[in-house]
Amino acid sequence: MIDSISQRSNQPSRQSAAQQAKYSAVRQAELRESIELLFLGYRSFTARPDLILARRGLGRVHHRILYFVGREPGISVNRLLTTLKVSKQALNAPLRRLLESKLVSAQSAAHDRRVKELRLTAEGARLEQQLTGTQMKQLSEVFATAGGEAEIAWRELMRVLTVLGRE
Amino acid sequence: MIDSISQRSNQPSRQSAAQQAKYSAVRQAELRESIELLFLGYRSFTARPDLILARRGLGRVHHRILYFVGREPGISVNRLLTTLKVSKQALNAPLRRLLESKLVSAQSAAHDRRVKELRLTAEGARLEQQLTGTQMKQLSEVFATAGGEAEIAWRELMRVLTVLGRE
DNA sequence: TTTAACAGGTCAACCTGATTGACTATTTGG
DNA sequence: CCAAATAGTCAATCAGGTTGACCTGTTAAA
Repeated sequence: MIDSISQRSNQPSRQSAAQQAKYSAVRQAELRESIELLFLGYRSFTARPDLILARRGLGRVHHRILYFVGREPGISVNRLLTTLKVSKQALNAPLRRLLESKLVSAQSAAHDRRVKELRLTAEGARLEQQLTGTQMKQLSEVFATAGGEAEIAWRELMRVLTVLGRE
Repeated sequence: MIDSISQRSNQPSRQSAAQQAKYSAVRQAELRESIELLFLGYRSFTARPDLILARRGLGRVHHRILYFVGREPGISVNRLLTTLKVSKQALNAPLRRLLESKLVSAQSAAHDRRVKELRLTAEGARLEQQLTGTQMKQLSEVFATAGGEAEIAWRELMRVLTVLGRE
């Protein structure tokens, strides 16, 4: 399934010429496989939580909210917005739903009553743990298979990836 | 920015009890960071192609089609469908658009005239190279920073991840 | 040779999640 | 007092996905 790059490289590929010379055929194959692995890996990684969420009629947005509120209890709406990189209108409906269904609580901050501090309720923490739990399980299985050194290297590389992305 | 797991673990967290004992606090922090890295890494990784696509009024679907047609020239519609895991109705419009704008060509197969063989045109290959090029560049920078061994380990681990996902 | 199954295409209705724009209320700090 | 900040909300719009129903060809099997 993962091959056939060679079939492409013996086509003309007469485009940017700059790009052409940049990587050897072997290197290109490695890089392409990496691209694909990231795509497939991410998809496989989100599949299980998506199933759990779907049973409750929730989507990935709700998951992301639960995750980041869980990670940073007392987070403000604004901070959540910039963390998720979505518009406040996009956040509004799902957040309201989580508040109404008592998965997330809000209380205005003591130092500044304009800002709302968001927290998971016990019920919300339970769901969040369930969702994150399936992902932790999957990852720990992967890490167990790949070995401890690979795990360290993987994490370090992913850190670099996220940093090199936000230029 | 990436911390505060400790704040959560000294809360009661009195949920599934089975899940509770599963990982140590340190292990949980590592696994949570990993989850986050995958989320952030993927987002950072798709950001640049998305910009290029947006300028042409195209979306990620078009990118995925271009990618998989490029990777497997002569791929059938059905095979593309199952690779992308979308309904044929969802594929229809974007694929039609790519055909109309001459980025992808279709010709019925010799052995079975029901099946269409999809290929990139020269123009389509050019765009695909441009999109994939930015991702290859980003990855090769990351790999250069992290080192060759880390790269090998990363790829191996990602392979395991994609396999462990499709149970 | 008829018929069922397969590959593909398309219409319609619908949903989620996202956008921008415009506007409100409340609170804060200079 | 007033400008700025935080939050919330309505409306219009879009992209991308779903299911269901139905169509054309083409192939292969009964």
